[in-house]
Amino acid sequence: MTKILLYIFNKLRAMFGPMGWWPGETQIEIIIGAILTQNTSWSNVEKAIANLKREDLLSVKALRDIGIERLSELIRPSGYYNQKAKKIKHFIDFLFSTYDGSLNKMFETDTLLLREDLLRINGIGPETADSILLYAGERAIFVVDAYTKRILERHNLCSQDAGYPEIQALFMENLPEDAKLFNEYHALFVRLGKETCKKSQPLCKSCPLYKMPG
DNA sequence: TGCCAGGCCGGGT
DNA sequence: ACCCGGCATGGC
Repeated sequence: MTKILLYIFNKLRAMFGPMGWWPGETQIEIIIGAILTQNTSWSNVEKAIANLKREDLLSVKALRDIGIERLSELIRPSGYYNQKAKKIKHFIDFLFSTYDGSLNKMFETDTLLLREDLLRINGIGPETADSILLYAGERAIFVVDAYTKRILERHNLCSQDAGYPEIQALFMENLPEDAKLFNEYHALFVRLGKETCKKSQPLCKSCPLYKMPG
């Protein structure tokens, strides 16, 4: 399995080049982006992020002090805006109650312990927690998303009913523990999923993974 | 026009 | 332990 996973990575890397992800300039921006993109296209998230940036709200303190009504209005373009405003507040509450509002302190915590803590926050599930750990914290945690599952499924690398932990283990037990590698790998999956492995369009020859060894 | 997008929660079986 | 409805905007 290690061999095929590395084959896929090299193939995608050769096709798309280095991704240099995540589109976010600061840790807090990445974290907010991870929440806002839940079941939502990134283009909508960008509008919401732009609103927050324009109002100078992309800081831990500003997000603590803003009223939830105004917050939800600003993130409206990202959809589910009432839910997501609560989720952002829940994360900020956690950050202040546990780490005195310091992301640096938060990221000093052992990776797996922090993951458990993040998962206890209402509104943060496995993908969001792992995105925070990988992209904001640069931890070697593999992020599984809808693209990942669809691509694996389409190439018969996982079963239809495979769950999050199973798919995550597939990568983490068969690849070197390397945050940069996991970062690039996931980013390449997103790129592929958007461009040539869309849901509406079944497997085609133009897919770089159309032919695989073994 | 209807369908879909980088999930997650809560209530019901 | 699963299953399902709800949440909501913008792009094609």
